[in-house]
Amino acid sequence: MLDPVSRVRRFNRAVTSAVGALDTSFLGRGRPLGAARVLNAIGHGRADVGEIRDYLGLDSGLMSRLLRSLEDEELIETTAHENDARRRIAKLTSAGKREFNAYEAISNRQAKDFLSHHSQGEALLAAMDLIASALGRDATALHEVDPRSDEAHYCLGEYYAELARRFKQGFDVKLSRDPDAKDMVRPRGSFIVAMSDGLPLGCVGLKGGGREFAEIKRLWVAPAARGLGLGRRLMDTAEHAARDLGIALLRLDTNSALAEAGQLYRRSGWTEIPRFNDDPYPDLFFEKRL
Amino acid sequence: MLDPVSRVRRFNRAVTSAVGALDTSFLGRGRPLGAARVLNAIGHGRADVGEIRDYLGLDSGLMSRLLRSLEDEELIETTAHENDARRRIAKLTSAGKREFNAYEAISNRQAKDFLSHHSQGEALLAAMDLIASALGRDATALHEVDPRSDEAHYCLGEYYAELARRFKQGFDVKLSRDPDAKDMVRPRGSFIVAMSDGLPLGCVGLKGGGREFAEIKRLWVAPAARGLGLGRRLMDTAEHAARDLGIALLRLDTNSALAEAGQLYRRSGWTEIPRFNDDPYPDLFFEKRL
DNA sequence: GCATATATCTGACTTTAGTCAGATATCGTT
DNA sequence: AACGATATCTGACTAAAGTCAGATATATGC
Repeated sequence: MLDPVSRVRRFNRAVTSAVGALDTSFLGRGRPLGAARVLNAIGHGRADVGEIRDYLGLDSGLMSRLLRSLEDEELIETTAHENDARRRIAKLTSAGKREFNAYEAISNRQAKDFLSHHSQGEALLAAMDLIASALGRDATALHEVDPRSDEAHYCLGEYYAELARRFKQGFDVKLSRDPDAKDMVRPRGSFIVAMSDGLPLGCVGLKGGGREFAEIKRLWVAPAARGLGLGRRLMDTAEHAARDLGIALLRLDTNSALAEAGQLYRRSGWTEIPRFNDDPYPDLFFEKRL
Repeated sequence: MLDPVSRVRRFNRAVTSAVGALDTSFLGRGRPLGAARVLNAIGHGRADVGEIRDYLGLDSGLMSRLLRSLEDEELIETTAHENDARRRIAKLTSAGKREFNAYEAISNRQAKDFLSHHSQGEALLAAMDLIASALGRDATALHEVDPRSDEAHYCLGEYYAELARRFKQGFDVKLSRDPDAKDMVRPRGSFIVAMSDGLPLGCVGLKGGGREFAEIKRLWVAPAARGLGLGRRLMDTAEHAARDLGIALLRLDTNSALAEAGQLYRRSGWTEIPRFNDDPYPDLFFEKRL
């Protein structure tokens, strides 16, 4: 009945009117939208005036006036940057914090109302995650982090949970050859997470060590971000890190139950090889020469 | 990592900036946003000035001026309503149609760009459908239509396809007791479809005939609209139609593979009864006294 | 036929957003 | 100390959106 273009446009229409309502809700406190946006940007931790200007896409004259009006309301204070007196740093006063909290309460209230109107929620939330990830794809940044960091931990937890769901025999981390975190930290290896607007969307580990090859481990992409090419980006970044570390040969093991992963490897230059370890879970082995 | 409220707010943030971009694209033809919105409303078939004003939420003075400016550009013409000379009817001129088509081309272009940036698409499109349906839930209208109409046909096609997927033994319409369309048209019965912004989201048939009971048939809800209470609304409307037609007893057959449907029936006052027909597909039978 | 309601239009106004040129202060470099 | 580059601010302006009080014409109910 509807072609993809019409479906995208239908979504746009639905969302445009919903967003219009969100905008007007920011007008509920007797302050124009522009000033409210600046106040909220500061409340969310942006302090550098130039950064806020870029983020909100404002002209410097307009920005200056909005700051002045918030200062007149005694909601913010500005001071010079400590190392560069040309730059200004904005901070909420205690009245500003109260006002910011009131805006936060409005936003939370709206989100709750939305959820209570659509109580069957998990499918809807998953769809919202997927779309937020897709729209913010350009904003999904890959970072090298310590595999023992919070973000990494979260990703690994989700990864193990998914393996447990997808393997007929379940999955127990202890039985698998859990790579020592030190092998996934420079200079031996690397661990990369993809973050979008505070939400970890995927990870991959590069496990070095004393051998003639390094291994790719723990490639995971959040369900909310599948189909957006994130797996490919993670793998590319891991390979890049491997080259950077002077690694010439990469290997990985996987399971045929993880069909998407197998496809990705085959499509990006990996070749199947015989088993090279005695881990009980994998049944498929690949390598790639850099 | 994220609670539901934060997930909704993340979605709102992502979508707000995307919608901002859509808005500015409507400025690409040297016309203010307000005038462009009115022109597009008229192009999409809204003719009554008051209706457009309500739809766009405009003040009558502003609306009047926007119409005037479009008239000055010779993009629209207004005439009095034929039965009520106070009301005005707006129509595109041929120049107006060209201009409207140019806006349509921009919208289509944007939708295509979006799709090509997210090529793995079907999961994303399904998520967009779900969200558009959820946001437009209040706008989902149930209509009584002829079961041979296009909308009904589309719904039935999707319904059969889904049965074929979900039944182990497949599904062949010809083997099932396909109710004669005439039994689902007044005064014998009824056929109801749910439409949201042009997309059929569900259907249900009420099949009358010469017997002591009428049957509920072909209850279907589009995947994009599940969990929004549409099944319940369809059933309520069908029951209402049945009462209207003086029907005192309803029966239906279903299959235990369709778990959601069974739940819905049980929760809305239906009681399980023994088999009352020899259709090969159903294995569960219900009735409800009105 | 008259009073009242309804739909639209006009004029006068305000607020908000945005633009742009140039002023001011500070920084980094030589 | 002098230079250009950078960050912010100020003043003067425009465009767009929105508000509100009537004016005008038509419809409806009694």
